[in-house]
Amino acid sequence: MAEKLDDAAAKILMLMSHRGFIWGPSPEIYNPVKGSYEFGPLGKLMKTNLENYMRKKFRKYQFWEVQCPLIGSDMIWKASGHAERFYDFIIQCTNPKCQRVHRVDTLLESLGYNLTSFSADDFQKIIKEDKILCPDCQGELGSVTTQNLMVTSQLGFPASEFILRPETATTTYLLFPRLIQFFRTKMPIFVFQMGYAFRNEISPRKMLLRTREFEQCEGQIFITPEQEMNFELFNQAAQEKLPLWSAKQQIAGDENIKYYSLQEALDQKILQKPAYAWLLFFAYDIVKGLDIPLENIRLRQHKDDEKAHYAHDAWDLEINSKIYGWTEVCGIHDRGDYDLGRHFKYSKKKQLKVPSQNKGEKIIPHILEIAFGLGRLFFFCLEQAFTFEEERNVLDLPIQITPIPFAVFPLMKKPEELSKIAMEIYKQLIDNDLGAIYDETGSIGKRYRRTEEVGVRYAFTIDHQTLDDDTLTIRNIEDMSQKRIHQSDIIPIASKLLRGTITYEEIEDLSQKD
RNA sequence: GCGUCAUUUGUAUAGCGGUUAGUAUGCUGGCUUCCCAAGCCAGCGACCCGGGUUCAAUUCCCGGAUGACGCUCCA
Repeated sequence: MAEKLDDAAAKILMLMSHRGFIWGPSPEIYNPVKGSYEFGPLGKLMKTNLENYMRKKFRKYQFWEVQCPLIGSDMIWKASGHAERFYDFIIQCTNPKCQRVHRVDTLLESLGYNLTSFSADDFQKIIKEDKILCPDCQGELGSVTTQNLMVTSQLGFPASEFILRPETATTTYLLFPRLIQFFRTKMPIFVFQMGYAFRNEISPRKMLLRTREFEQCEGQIFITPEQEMNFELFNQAAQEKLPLWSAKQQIAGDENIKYYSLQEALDQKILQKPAYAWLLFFAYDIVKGLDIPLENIRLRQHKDDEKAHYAHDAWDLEINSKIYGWTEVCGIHDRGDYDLGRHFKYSKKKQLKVPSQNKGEKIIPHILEIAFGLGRLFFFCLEQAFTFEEERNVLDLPIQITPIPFAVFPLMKKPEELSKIAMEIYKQLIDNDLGAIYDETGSIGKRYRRTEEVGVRYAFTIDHQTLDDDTLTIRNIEDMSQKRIHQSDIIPIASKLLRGTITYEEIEDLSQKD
């Protein structure tokens, strides 16, 4: 990771805010809340496009979308295990010059204590009786308190405490009794949810990469153990290759990332389950489709000590950020029967079980999860797309997610007819759900420069010839080349370009004809 | 929370105990039948906040806020 931001990184961050993608921390005119950001006009357009891209990917494999409440009772989070996991015992050094905060469990463990489920009082006793001092300054330690890593709120009269969800996944699991009915008791079940989650991060930083409120896009597969080993989608993708960096390699210090087909990964026991292997492919496929350079994508397996409380196997899809280095953008987790098992134990609802292969026996379904941070994904798409050429800054985003794919310009303000025609074309594009801007300010060259910096892929320019023969130019962001097309072809051409059913190269250039 | 460094217009910067606070870029309007940040004319826009020292503070001192990076922390 870079110690100081280099010029390109600083420029990218400047353009992100200057051009209206990301603002904050918010609110800028009062004392901002750390780790909270606004999406400006272009950022919001792009995020909406990115969300729709994700929807399309999930729908393609017949995942169904649901939406659950952000606020929930503490019961949910006790059952899920987050209450245990998200409360840390902390202690602060009383030396006014030090005042460092320590996590009690890691502090004691580092001193050789073997800990199993201690309470705050137990910890306090140990610290007092064994005269444990601050490891940094040998100062006296204060009293043990808890640090809640979940965000809470008050509801009702009189008010009682509720929790803002720290992940969307658990709220999806609570739907299982309903989902199993909706899917007519047929497993596996594919669902996903996009929405906000909240965490009381100790130190929010790095723009959208570590925030206290953030959006997730999480897909869940409810599945039986047999189906995990015999998974239809796997067969279609068995030869697809993935850049895998196993835990074993990491421990051995081997940083050489190799590509394995899904089949090879199973054969070599890097992965255990076809269904889980397919999910890794799915995550990779989604990111690849966003034009992230392949050398900047890898799948990294969690080592045993990194795994979450629920995970049997866990891999992160990481992207090599131009600004912040390798960072997780998606976690793929084999959660086994942990979640529904816990909810069965706490709620005692029989509907959380399904019939097994063996007659008369019921089992807890397993869950495979793919969890994207939408803000992170957004950030990576944006930063990876900035390219600085000698003469121009280009935001080279894929047309599906770029905030504004098309622009319409009159070559100049006079004669007025040029503006009139251009404005009409602009309105037609909007009417046809084709994102566009209209601009007549400044010279034509300046408008091209300004728009390619925010990812406008194609510009339609109305010139004097338009008045004679109803043709106009279409300009390509990539090489700045232009072709003449007929005015009546704009909508069909723009639609096809947006859907990717034609390329710019395939457009017929009328100026070549005579 | 702690430490280091920083804060002058939208952006990037210059500068000074008394300045009409400079420059570049940007933006606005106008001119130029003008296709790649052209030119010309006119205009817009800033010293983070509070206190102190001083005849006088954007400049010096103290405090605060905020930011970047590091530590801590981190499904």
